[in-house]
Amino acid sequence: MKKDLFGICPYATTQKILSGKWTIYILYLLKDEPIRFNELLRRLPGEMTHATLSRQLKGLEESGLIIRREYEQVPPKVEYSLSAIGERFKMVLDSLEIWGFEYIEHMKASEAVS
Amino acid sequence: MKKDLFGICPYATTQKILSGKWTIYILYLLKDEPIRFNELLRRLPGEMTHATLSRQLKGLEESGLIIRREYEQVPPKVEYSLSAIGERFKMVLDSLEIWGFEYIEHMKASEAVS
DNA sequence: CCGAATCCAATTAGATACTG
DNA sequence: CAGTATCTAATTGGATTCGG
Repeated sequence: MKKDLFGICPYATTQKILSGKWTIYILYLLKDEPIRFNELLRRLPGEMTHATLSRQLKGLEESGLIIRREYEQVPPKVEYSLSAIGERFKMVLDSLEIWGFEYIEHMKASEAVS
Repeated sequence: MKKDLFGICPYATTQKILSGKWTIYILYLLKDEPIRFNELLRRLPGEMTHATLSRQLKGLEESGLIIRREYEQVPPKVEYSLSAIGERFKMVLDSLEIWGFEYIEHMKASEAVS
């Protein structure tokens, strides 16, 4: 197993990285500023729990897209931010956003017909 | 349930559409030309079966990104191609490809250090 | 050739309780 | 505040078989 295209094909590699259910949304939230754990949780749709968020953040960190910075404080403070390669991912986010809006408009238009 | 952001937020919407394991790769393959079912299967990594491909294609078709065209022949011939909104998705694929290559290089460089 | 149906295995998310 | 651990439920993929 794992005679994978990961690390070879850019499409397969990216698909793998984005495989979580909230990954794109998380990256979008971190686009402009570092955000703390609980603040991320608040900004995400209400459905997800902190256990899920924790896992996804860990995955993105292992993929190298985000950086976890822990402040030595009581109470604890942890900030997540984009890494260098994560910053570069913004170009994908931008085109994704443009297309996403187009898609939504397109779908509404189709529904209106039916 | 399903007080979803699908159809509202471009990121959540796109994440949902791309949720399959091979979706991005399939869209990439269809980027330039219509391709028949078995030809798609051949071009995809050997791991996947035709049942899986069939499901993913159906999903992408239901999402409106691709079009299934069936020729009235014996033996059957079915071609898949990008729809109008699927064509527009190429801009995402392009940035994804660029970033994917950067990411792969970046990872190799990191490994080399360790 | 294309694909639906079924079954099973693997993965992932959600809920909850617990910790420093 | 920011997690981990554990369990369960849901989703998805892979393998196989069957059908027009």
